[in-house]
Amino acid sequence: MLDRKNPRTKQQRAVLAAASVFAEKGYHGASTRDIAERMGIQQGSIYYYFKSKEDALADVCLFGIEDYVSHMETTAVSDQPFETKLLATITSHLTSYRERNEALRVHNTERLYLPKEKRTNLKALGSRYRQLLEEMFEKGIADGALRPTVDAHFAAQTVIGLCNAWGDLIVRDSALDVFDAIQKCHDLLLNGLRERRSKNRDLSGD
Amino acid sequence: MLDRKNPRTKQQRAVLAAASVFAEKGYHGASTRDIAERMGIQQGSIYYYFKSKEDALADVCLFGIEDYVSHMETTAVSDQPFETKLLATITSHLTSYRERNEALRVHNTERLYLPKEKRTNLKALGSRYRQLLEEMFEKGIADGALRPTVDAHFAAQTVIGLCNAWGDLIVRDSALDVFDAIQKCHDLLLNGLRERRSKNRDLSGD
DNA sequence: CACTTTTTCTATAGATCTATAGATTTCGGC
DNA sequence: GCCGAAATCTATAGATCTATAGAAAAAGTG
Repeated sequence: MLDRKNPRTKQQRAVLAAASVFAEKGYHGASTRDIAERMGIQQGSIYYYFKSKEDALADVCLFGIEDYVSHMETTAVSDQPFETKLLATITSHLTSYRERNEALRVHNTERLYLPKEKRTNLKALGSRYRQLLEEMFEKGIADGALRPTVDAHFAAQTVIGLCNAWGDLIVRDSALDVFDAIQKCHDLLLNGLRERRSKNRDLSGD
Repeated sequence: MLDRKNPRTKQQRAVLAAASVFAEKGYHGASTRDIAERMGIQQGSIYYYFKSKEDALADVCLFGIEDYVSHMETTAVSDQPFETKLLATITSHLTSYRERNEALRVHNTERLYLPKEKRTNLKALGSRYRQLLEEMFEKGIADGALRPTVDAHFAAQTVIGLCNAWGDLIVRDSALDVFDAIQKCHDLLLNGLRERRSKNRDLSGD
């Protein structure tokens, strides 16, 4: 029967169940029985939803990164100032970790266990994300918001790594204030930690 | 220091072999046969070195974090200026990833699969490391090297997260220039990415 | 060389785990 | 109520994997 409170299809719920189990136990540590239990069905029945356990992982990873990238796709092209876009990116990333996307975590930690041929589209999406971020930084440099010496590739990798690191902490410690973490990551990336001698407040200070 | 090309005891070589296999396949994805193969012995024989597979993981994790913390123990108390200590910390962390410590990576990614009672000493070491870093930041604030508004706890977590993120990239891509990454992480943490109007050119000239 | 200790081997019990096949139940539309 | 399709169940083959026991080989010692 159809669950009206939950508009997702049963196939999607299967992906979410698998994501939840993989996130908790890791791909190899989770069994098909674990996933079935989470769905309230018998072990053999999950093969109605997934061709294999490995395909389940592939589905989860794809689900995890898909809307994440599409979100960035809209953020990146908006004509907000750089600092606003950076904040939006961090916010999207961290709130995603907290409230929504166990699948994103699975993508980040388990995707390398997939054979190469099942990873090509994931790779493309990840590259796309990184590329959008890089372009965002390049634009920020061109606009004078960022120092001209900034390495856009390095910066993009760093933002991704930093967000994933804080994402993990957020998942592990539910008492953590997400928006505080977002603020501080944003501030650190822009301003660094160092004291500055001149009290030169400029640009659109947020 | 410890010569890893010629480890002292066969027991240590067993730990390194297990670390290597766990780093590559993950704890659950690795079998005792894999570890034995890496050591050039039969599957059953690894129980001469480890009481169980789980104990092997515990040994690897402990080995991974131990000298890492003791290294920080000496860095933190040195009376170098803050920026130098930060650079030393990042350098130690990232070069460790590149050339030495597969066990550190295992500690970071797999230790949560250990039951709580086998994790208490790991937890203590991790807390110690974080605490030393925090004190380093607090001292940096007190000395006027860092902005007074900096949250030392946040900063410590961020440095750890950032180093682990770049550590993973470094392991995955051997073409990456480690010292370039170190420089850039250091610079970003101190100065951020934002353009500044003030002509505050200083330091960073090694 | 004889004897002990350390290290490794072989073989296997017992407990998984993945995936498949075929039977059975549930459901939507007529 | 009946039928075909969708969803789930049971049972099991076959392939792991961990851990143990006891034999055998290597290494150390007098």
